[in-house]
Amino acid sequence: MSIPSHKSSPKKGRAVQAPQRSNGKVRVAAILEAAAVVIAEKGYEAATMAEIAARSGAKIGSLYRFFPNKESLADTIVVSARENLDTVFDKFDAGVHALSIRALADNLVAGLVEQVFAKPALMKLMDASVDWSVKREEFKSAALRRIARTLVIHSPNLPQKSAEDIALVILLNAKAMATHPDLRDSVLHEFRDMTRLFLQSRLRPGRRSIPS
Amino acid sequence: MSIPSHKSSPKKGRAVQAPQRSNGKVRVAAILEAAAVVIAEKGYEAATMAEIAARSGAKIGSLYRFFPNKESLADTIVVSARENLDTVFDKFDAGVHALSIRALADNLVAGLVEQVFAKPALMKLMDASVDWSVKREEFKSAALRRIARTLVIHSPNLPQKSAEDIALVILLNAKAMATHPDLRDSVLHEFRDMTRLFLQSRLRPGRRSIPS
Amino acid sequence: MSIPSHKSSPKKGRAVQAPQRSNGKVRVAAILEAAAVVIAEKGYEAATMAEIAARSGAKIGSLYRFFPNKESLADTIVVSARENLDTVFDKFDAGVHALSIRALADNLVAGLVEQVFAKPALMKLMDASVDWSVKREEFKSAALRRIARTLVIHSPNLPQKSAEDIALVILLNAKAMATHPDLRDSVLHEFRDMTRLFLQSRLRPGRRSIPS
Amino acid sequence: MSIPSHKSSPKKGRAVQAPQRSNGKVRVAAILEAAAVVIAEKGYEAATMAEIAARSGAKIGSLYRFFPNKESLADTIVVSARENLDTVFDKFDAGVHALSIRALADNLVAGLVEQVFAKPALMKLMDASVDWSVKREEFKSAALRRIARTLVIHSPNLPQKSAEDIALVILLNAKAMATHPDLRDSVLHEFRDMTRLFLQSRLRPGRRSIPS
DNA sequence: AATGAATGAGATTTCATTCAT
DNA sequence: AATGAATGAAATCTCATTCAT
Repeated sequence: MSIPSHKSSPKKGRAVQAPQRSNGKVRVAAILEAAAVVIAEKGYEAATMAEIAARSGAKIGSLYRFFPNKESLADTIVVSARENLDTVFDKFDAGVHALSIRALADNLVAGLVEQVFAKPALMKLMDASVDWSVKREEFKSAALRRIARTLVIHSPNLPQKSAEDIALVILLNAKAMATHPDLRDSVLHEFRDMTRLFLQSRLRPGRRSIPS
Repeated sequence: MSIPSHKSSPKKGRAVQAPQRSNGKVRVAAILEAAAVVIAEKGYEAATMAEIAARSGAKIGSLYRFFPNKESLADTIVVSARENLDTVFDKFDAGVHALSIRALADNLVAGLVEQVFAKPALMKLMDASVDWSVKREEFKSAALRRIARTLVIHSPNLPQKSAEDIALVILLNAKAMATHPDLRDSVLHEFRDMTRLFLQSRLRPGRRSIPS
Repeated sequence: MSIPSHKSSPKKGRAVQAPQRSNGKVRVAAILEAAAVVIAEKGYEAATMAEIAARSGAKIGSLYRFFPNKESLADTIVVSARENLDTVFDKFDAGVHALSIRALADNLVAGLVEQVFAKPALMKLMDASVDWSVKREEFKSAALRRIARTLVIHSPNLPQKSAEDIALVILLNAKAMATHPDLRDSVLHEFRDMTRLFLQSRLRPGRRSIPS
Repeated sequence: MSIPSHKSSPKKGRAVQAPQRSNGKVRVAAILEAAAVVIAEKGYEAATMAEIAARSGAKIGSLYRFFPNKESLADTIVVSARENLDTVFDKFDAGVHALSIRALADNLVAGLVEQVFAKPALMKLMDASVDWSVKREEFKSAALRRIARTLVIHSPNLPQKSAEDIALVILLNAKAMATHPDLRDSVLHEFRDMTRLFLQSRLRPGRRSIPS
């Protein structure tokens, strides 16, 4: 990745800007990074394009070169999370057969919390009430599908319907954990434990759902 | 479910005017109702005072007569939820001794979801990234305290620390359920079941926390 | 001045209001007092009818019973200052013959500053850029006329034109003093002294204006 | 006459954006011009941002690009007056030794009225009851200091305390003149003359303050 | 007659987005 | 291509004044 030396001839004695190479990849990454920070901090609505530009070191004009509007920024974050989701699960699913139920629960939750849902901005975006975004729904249902699929891979006898229900519960558990990054360790432990118990009761061969 | 009462907001020197004529009380109720609807639908940031006014049948000026700013609307919603919380738990705690662990779990979750967290607007507000509000924190910690207290009433041997951890898990479970009112019944069932399992493992006399 | 006993039957348990007798004179005086305070503090534009009502103990509705609009409040203040002006000067003029120039200067300034311009609100109103008020102009020109007349009474040879010019200077001096009630005593002394010197140079028999 | 430079206003986290293109400089100048006109005409409170924008040919959004709020407009006017004050006095002080008392009085007053206080908007702002502005106080005390210093330069034996008192009187005289730009010439003449007499009585070697 | 409530025009301010150099 | 400037719709909030009980 060669960085073009950028000779800016600063006319009119203006403060020399830190040389901003226009390397698209780098610039886009910086913007996305800044967007994630700002959105995590203030939420989607309250995040302003101006602040994102400022924090990324980009100028507002050039921000709009790369992202045609605010929504596209959010979408990009969500889409890349979605891609990441697939990567993580592809790898995870490969080794899932070998896992005990307990390890499955632990690793599933850990993977979701630490690898898929890790960005606070992503969580903020999932909760945001923005009606116009398809991408968010796509991410949610993809996550659901992947979790359910993983469960079925591990326990081939699990009915699809049950897998989906369990997946949703696990998803929401992981989301709760990821959304509150300030949880005490002991609470995280309880959460993981709860998920284990739950999965064990659901995947243990011959289980019957407890009648309400 | 009380009428605004933050007479002492040092914000801009304005105080919330409590309505004094029956007309005003009706108006305030309508406004709060509308605010809840709009906030539930769009979230705090995207909810506009104009829309809230319109939906409540009030003119914008009337809205500001009773609520000096947007924040005070949200605060009123949260504060009245907090009052409701106490009412619900006072009643609940009275009969808690008699309950089996299973019934405790079921009733606790049901009470939280259906009575305390029932308003979608409340859930939106809890997730909103509004830095300036103490009221939200108060509500959260009050809820936590009440749940923990209920657990201790039921199981007096439960260490305070554990009670707090478990309370948080239950809180987040209930919140997840309340936040997604469109969950399939079967998923709700799984959620309740998970909470039951969890509580049983935690409150069963002589339990030891499972080492990770 | 009989104060009608006011039997308010407080229904619905509302806080019993301090009995507000509707004695017009008293009420009007309270309102004007409050208006003066608020205007002095914030200026005419920034003074709100609501605050004036609150500070006078009147309700906004009843404020409008006595003063049809905000301007009328200001006008009343100015008009009563104008009446006061005449009273003060009528008395003053009666004894003006006997005064030395020096005493004339001192008493004129003192009378203006302490009796006519004494209310800070009045000064604020004179400086306010409210185009629609005739009353302010009337007050200004009346003050000018009375000062000039006093000068002529004292020094009958003084040409009318000169009297008017001098009157304006004295008026502005007094206004400066009255407008800044926090002036150090030594500065007030200088101001008085300056006015003395000026008047002496103008009224001393046989004076010639110093050519520029 | 400088472009806004309060980069450090902690108000709402926004900073005044200094214009960076010649276009922007022109725009800022036009806005300040318009603001001066409107404020001079209506006073600070009654001046609206919309009218200032309209009169400067800018759209409201552009106005807020350069001035984050109404106050910053006023502040910029006052700050540039303050800078101007220093310029004027630096020049004036250089030649002050050579002046007779009479010339000192005349030039001092003329300089203040015609060069420092020349903008009517500035005078309106000094009288405005805006509690939040430090800039106004800074301007006032700077003016006082400069006048006093000039007096001491001219008459080194003058005690500092006296210089300050006299400076304040001169300041208020000049302010009165500048505030009423419609004064008849003959009145202005009287004012100048009064100041001359005053200064002569104060600076004449061996003067003693006239006992009251 | 007293007063809480209603009104709505208008003021300030924000911000996503586009334009022009 | 980079970026400062322009735009304007829309949001929050204010307040003099009128209404209705």
